[in-house]
Amino acid sequence: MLELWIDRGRIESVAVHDARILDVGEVPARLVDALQGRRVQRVERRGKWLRVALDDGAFFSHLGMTGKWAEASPKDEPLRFERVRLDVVVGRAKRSVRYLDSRLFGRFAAPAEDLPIWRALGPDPLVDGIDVGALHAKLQRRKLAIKPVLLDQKVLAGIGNIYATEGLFTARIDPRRAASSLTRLETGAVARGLRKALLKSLARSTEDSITYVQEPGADNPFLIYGNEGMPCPRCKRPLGKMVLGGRGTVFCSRCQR
DNA sequence: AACGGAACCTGAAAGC
DNA sequence: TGCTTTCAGGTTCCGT
Repeated sequence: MLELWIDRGRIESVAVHDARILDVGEVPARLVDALQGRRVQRVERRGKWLRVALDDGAFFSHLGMTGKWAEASPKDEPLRFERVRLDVVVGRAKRSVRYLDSRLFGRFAAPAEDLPIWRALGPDPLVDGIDVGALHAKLQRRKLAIKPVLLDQKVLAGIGNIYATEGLFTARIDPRRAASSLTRLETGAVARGLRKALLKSLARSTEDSITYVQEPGADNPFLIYGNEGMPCPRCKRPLGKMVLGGRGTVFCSRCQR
Protein backbone atom coordinates (compact mmCIF):
# COMPACT_ATOMS: atom_id res chain seq x y z
CA MET A 1 0.00 0.00 0.00
CA LEU A 2 2.79 2.39 0.89
CA GLU A 3 4.05 1.90 -2.64
CA LEU A 4 0.70 2.98 -4.05
CA TRP A 5 0.65 6.06 -1.90
CA ILE A 6 4.12 7.42 -2.45
CA ASP A 7 5.70 5.84 -5.52
CA ARG A 8 7.17 8.47 -7.87
CA GLY A 9 6.28 11.14 -5.33
CA ARG A 10 8.45 13.92 -4.04
CA ILE A 11 8.95 14.12 -0.30
CA GLU A 12 7.96 17.62 0.76
CA SER A 13 8.42 17.32 4.47
CA VAL A 14 9.33 14.83 7.14
CA ALA A 15 8.58 14.84 10.83
CA VAL A 16 9.91 12.38 13.38
CA HIS A 17 7.65 12.57 16.41
CA ASP A 18 9.41 9.94 18.47
CA ALA A 19 13.14 9.46 18.08
CA ARG A 20 13.02 6.09 19.79
CA ILE A 21 12.25 4.37 16.49
CA LEU A 22 15.57 5.62 15.10
CA ASP A 23 18.89 3.84 15.54
CA VAL A 24 20.79 4.80 18.66
CA GLY A 25 22.86 7.87 17.95
CA GLU A 26 20.66 8.87 15.00
CA VAL A 27 19.03 12.28 15.23
CA PRO A 28 15.78 13.39 13.58
CA ALA A 29 17.34 16.48 12.01
CA ARG A 30 19.84 14.46 9.96
CA LEU A 31 17.11 12.12 8.80
CA VAL A 32 14.84 14.96 7.76
CA ASP A 33 17.74 16.41 5.82
CA ALA A 34 18.36 13.11 4.05
CA LEU A 35 14.74 12.78 2.92
CA GLN A 36 13.41 16.24 2.21
CA GLY A 37 13.10 17.03 -1.47
CA ARG A 38 13.95 13.49 -2.59
CA ARG A 39 11.89 11.59 -5.12
CA VAL A 40 10.64 8.06 -4.39
CA GLN A 41 11.80 5.66 -7.08
CA ARG A 42 10.45 2.40 -5.76
CA VAL A 43 9.40 0.50 -2.68
CA GLU A 44 10.78 -2.97 -2.08
CA ARG A 45 10.23 -5.46 0.69
CA ARG A 46 12.39 -8.24 2.01
CA GLY A 47 11.26 -10.02 5.11
CA LYS A 48 9.96 -7.55 7.61
CA TRP A 49 11.87 -4.63 6.11
CA LEU A 50 10.77 -2.07 3.58
CA ARG A 51 13.38 -0.30 1.51
CA VAL A 52 12.26 2.85 -0.23
CA ALA A 53 14.71 3.80 -2.95
CA LEU A 54 15.07 7.54 -3.55
CA ASP A 55 16.72 9.47 -6.36
CA ASP A 56 19.53 9.90 -3.85
CA GLY A 57 19.86 7.17 -1.23
CA ALA A 58 17.07 5.22 0.42
CA PHE A 59 15.14 4.91 3.61
CA PHE A 60 14.31 1.80 5.58
CA SER A 61 11.29 0.93 7.65
CA HIS A 62 10.79 -2.07 9.89
CA LEU A 63 7.30 -2.54 11.28
CA GLY A 64 8.32 -4.34 14.44
CA MET A 65 5.18 -5.99 15.63
CA THR A 66 2.69 -3.16 15.95
CA GLY A 67 3.89 -0.83 13.22
CA LYS A 68 1.92 0.18 10.15
CA TRP A 69 1.86 2.85 7.50
CA ALA A 70 -1.41 4.69 7.11
CA GLU A 71 -2.60 7.19 4.55
CA ALA A 72 -4.00 10.47 5.79
CA SER A 73 -4.79 13.90 4.50
CA PRO A 74 -2.14 16.58 5.00
CA LYS A 75 -4.79 18.44 7.00
CA ASP A 76 -5.17 15.62 9.51
CA GLU A 77 -3.82 15.96 13.01
CA PRO A 78 -1.34 13.32 14.19
CA LEU A 79 -3.04 9.93 14.39
CA ARG A 80 -2.94 7.77 17.48
CA PHE A 81 0.60 6.33 17.97
CA GLU A 82 1.96 8.34 15.06
CA ARG A 83 5.78 8.34 15.15
CA VAL A 84 6.79 9.58 11.70
CA ARG A 85 5.00 11.69 9.14
CA LEU A 86 5.90 12.06 5.47
CA ASP A 87 4.17 14.57 3.25
CA VAL A 88 4.51 13.65 -0.38
CA VAL A 89 3.43 15.19 -3.66
CA VAL A 90 2.51 12.58 -6.27
CA GLY A 91 1.53 14.21 -9.56
CA ARG A 92 -1.00 16.81 -8.49
CA ALA A 93 -2.02 14.92 -5.34
CA LYS A 94 -0.76 15.93 -1.94
CA ARG A 95 -0.58 12.94 0.34
CA SER A 96 0.43 12.47 3.90
CA VAL A 97 1.55 9.06 5.11
CA ARG A 98 2.01 8.29 8.75
CA TYR A 99 4.01 5.61 10.47
CA LEU A 100 2.03 4.35 13.47
CA ASP A 101 3.58 2.10 16.10
CA SER A 102 2.22 1.75 19.60
CA ARG A 103 5.00 -0.43 20.98
CA LEU A 104 7.92 1.17 19.22
CA PHE A 105 9.50 -2.09 18.15
CA GLY A 106 9.74 -0.76 14.61
CA ARG A 107 12.64 1.11 13.12
CA PHE A 108 13.10 3.98 10.72
CA ALA A 109 16.42 4.92 9.15
CA ALA A 110 17.93 6.74 6.19
CA PRO A 111 21.57 5.66 6.21
CA ALA A 112 24.13 6.70 3.62
CA GLU A 113 24.74 3.04 2.78
CA ASP A 114 22.21 0.20 2.83
CA LEU A 115 21.73 -1.08 6.36
CA PRO A 116 24.04 -4.05 7.06
CA ILE A 117 21.05 -5.88 8.49
CA TRP A 118 19.19 -5.47 5.21
CA ARG A 119 22.14 -6.81 3.25
CA ALA A 120 22.47 -9.79 5.59
CA LEU A 121 18.86 -10.91 5.18
CA GLY A 122 18.35 -14.41 3.89
CA PRO A 123 16.05 -15.08 0.92
CA ASP A 124 12.46 -13.94 1.32
CA PRO A 125 10.15 -16.95 0.86
CA LEU A 126 7.74 -15.01 -1.35
CA VAL A 127 9.99 -12.45 -3.07
CA ASP A 128 12.93 -14.79 -3.76
CA GLY A 129 11.42 -18.20 -3.15
CA ILE A 130 13.02 -20.92 -1.07
CA ASP A 131 15.84 -23.00 -2.50
CA VAL A 132 15.35 -26.23 -0.55
CA GLY A 133 18.86 -27.46 -1.18
CA ALA A 134 20.42 -24.22 0.03
CA LEU A 135 18.14 -24.11 3.07
CA HIS A 136 18.92 -27.72 3.91
CA ALA A 137 22.66 -26.99 3.70
CA LYS A 138 22.22 -24.00 5.99
CA LEU A 139 20.22 -26.01 8.52
CA GLN A 140 22.84 -28.74 8.54
CA ARG A 141 25.25 -26.34 10.18
CA ARG A 142 22.97 -25.39 13.06
CA LYS A 143 22.64 -27.43 16.23
CA LEU A 144 19.90 -25.24 17.64
CA ALA A 145 16.26 -26.32 17.59
CA ILE A 146 14.64 -25.77 14.20
CA LYS A 147 12.16 -23.17 15.40
CA PRO A 148 14.63 -20.57 16.71
CA VAL A 149 16.75 -21.16 13.60
CA LEU A 150 13.77 -20.29 11.40
CA LEU A 151 13.44 -17.03 13.34
CA ASP A 152 17.00 -16.09 12.32
CA GLN A 153 16.49 -13.52 9.56
CA LYS A 154 19.78 -14.51 7.94
CA VAL A 155 18.36 -17.98 7.28
CA LEU A 156 15.08 -16.80 5.77
CA ALA A 157 13.79 -13.24 5.78
CA GLY A 158 10.41 -12.52 7.26
CA ILE A 159 9.72 -15.57 9.39
CA GLY A 160 8.40 -14.52 12.79
CA ASN A 161 7.09 -16.52 15.69
CA ILE A 162 3.66 -16.99 14.14
CA TYR A 163 4.86 -18.28 10.77
CA ALA A 164 7.52 -20.52 12.28
CA THR A 165 4.82 -22.04 14.52
CA GLU A 166 2.35 -22.50 11.69
CA GLY A 167 4.89 -23.68 9.14
CA LEU A 168 6.28 -26.38 11.41
CA PHE A 169 2.79 -27.61 12.22
CA THR A 170 1.92 -27.92 8.54
CA ALA A 171 5.24 -29.68 7.91
CA ARG A 172 4.56 -31.98 10.90
CA ILE A 173 7.98 -31.23 12.37
CA ASP A 174 8.58 -30.99 16.12
CA PRO A 175 9.86 -27.45 16.82
CA ARG A 176 12.45 -28.88 19.25
CA ARG A 177 14.19 -30.99 16.61
CA ALA A 178 17.79 -29.97 16.02
CA ALA A 179 17.88 -27.99 12.78
CA SER A 180 20.71 -30.23 11.60
CA SER A 181 18.54 -33.34 12.01
CA LEU A 182 16.06 -32.38 9.29
CA THR A 183 16.29 -34.43 6.14
CA ARG A 184 16.12 -32.75 2.79
CA LEU A 185 12.59 -34.06 2.40
CA GLU A 186 11.57 -32.57 5.73
CA THR A 187 13.25 -29.29 4.81
CA GLY A 188 11.09 -29.21 1.70
CA ALA A 189 7.99 -29.75 3.82
CA VAL A 190 9.01 -26.87 6.09
CA ALA A 191 9.59 -24.61 3.08
CA ARG A 192 6.12 -25.41 1.74
CA GLY A 193 4.55 -24.98 5.19
CA LEU A 194 6.11 -21.56 5.63
CA ARG A 195 5.11 -20.38 2.17
CA LYS A 196 1.58 -21.61 2.72
CA ALA A 197 1.27 -19.77 6.03
CA LEU A 198 2.66 -16.55 4.53
CA LEU A 199 0.42 -16.73 1.47
CA LYS A 200 -2.64 -17.43 3.57
CA SER A 201 -1.96 -14.37 5.65
CA LEU A 202 -1.29 -12.26 2.57
CA ALA A 203 -4.58 -13.33 1.02
CA ARG A 204 -6.34 -12.39 4.21
CA SER A 205 -4.93 -8.91 4.42
CA THR A 206 -7.34 -6.42 2.97
CA GLU A 207 -6.54 -3.78 0.41
CA ASP A 208 -5.46 -1.03 2.69
CA SER A 209 -5.17 -2.19 6.23
CA ILE A 210 -3.22 -4.56 8.37
CA THR A 211 -5.04 -6.17 11.23
CA TYR A 212 -2.84 -7.69 13.87
CA VAL A 213 -4.02 -10.68 15.84
CA GLN A 214 -3.60 -8.80 19.07
CA GLU A 215 -6.00 -6.08 18.08
CA PRO A 216 -9.41 -6.19 19.68
CA GLY A 217 -12.10 -7.70 17.54
CA ALA A 218 -9.67 -9.62 15.36
CA ASP A 219 -10.39 -13.33 15.44
CA ASN A 220 -7.60 -15.86 15.32
CA PRO A 221 -7.07 -16.94 11.71
CA PHE A 222 -4.24 -19.35 12.46
CA LEU A 223 -4.13 -23.15 12.49
CA ILE A 224 -2.55 -23.48 15.93
CA TYR A 225 -0.90 -20.18 16.91
CA GLY A 226 -2.66 -18.82 19.97
CA ASN A 227 -4.75 -21.98 20.30
CA GLU A 228 -2.95 -23.81 23.09
CA GLY A 229 -5.23 -26.20 24.94
CA MET A 230 -7.67 -26.31 22.03
CA PRO A 231 -8.02 -29.40 19.85
CA CYS A 232 -5.37 -29.95 17.19
CA PRO A 233 -7.00 -29.30 13.80
CA ARG A 234 -5.56 -32.59 12.57
CA CYS A 235 -5.82 -35.12 15.41
CA LYS A 236 -8.06 -33.28 17.90
CA ARG A 237 -5.74 -33.79 20.85
CA PRO A 238 -5.18 -30.65 22.93
CA LEU A 239 -2.37 -28.48 21.58
CA GLY A 240 0.63 -28.01 23.86
CA LYS A 241 2.73 -24.95 24.52
CA MET A 242 6.32 -24.43 25.59
CA VAL A 243 9.01 -21.78 25.51
CA LEU A 244 11.66 -22.29 22.87
CA GLY A 245 14.43 -19.79 22.28
CA GLY A 246 12.59 -17.43 24.59
CA ARG A 247 9.38 -17.48 22.55
CA GLY A 248 6.06 -19.13 23.12
CA THR A 249 5.62 -22.14 20.88
CA VAL A 250 2.33 -23.94 20.29
CA PHE A 251 2.59 -27.45 18.90
CA CYS A 252 0.89 -30.83 18.66
CA SER A 253 2.92 -33.54 20.34
CA ARG A 254 1.24 -36.25 18.27
CA CYS A 255 1.31 -34.69 14.80
CA GLN A 256 4.70 -33.01 15.00
CA ARG A 257 7.65 -35.37 15.19
C1' DA B 1 31.07 -18.45 16.55
C1' DA B 2 27.11 -19.93 18.68
C1' DC B 3 23.98 -19.82 22.12
C1' DG B 4 20.73 -18.46 26.28
C1' DG B 5 18.60 -14.95 28.57
C1' DA B 6 17.29 -10.31 29.60
C1' DA B 7 15.97 -5.91 27.94
C1' DC B 8 13.28 -2.74 25.24
C1' DC B 9 7.86 -1.00 25.04
C1' DT B 10 2.91 -0.64 25.90
C1' DG B 11 -1.92 -2.32 25.36
C1' DA B 12 -4.79 -6.10 26.48
C1' DA B 13 -6.01 -9.69 29.38
C1' DA B 14 -5.85 -12.00 33.52
C1' DG B 15 -5.55 -11.88 38.46
C1' DC B 16 -6.78 -9.87 42.77
C1' DT C 1 -15.24 -1.77 40.15
C1' DG C 2 -10.57 -0.64 39.84
C1' DC C 3 -5.95 -1.50 40.61
C1' DT C 4 -1.80 -4.58 39.73
C1' DT C 5 0.56 -8.05 37.32
C1' DT C 6 1.60 -10.71 33.37
C1' DC C 7 2.14 -11.50 28.67
C1' DA C 8 3.13 -10.86 23.72
C1' DG C 9 6.17 -9.81 19.84
C1' DG C 10 11.19 -8.68 16.79
C1' DT C 11 15.43 -7.40 17.63
C1' DT C 12 19.68 -6.07 20.16
C1' DC C 13 22.82 -6.57 23.67
C1' DC C 14 25.34 -8.87 27.18
C1' DG C 15 27.48 -12.73 29.30
C1' DT C 16 29.05 -17.45 28.79
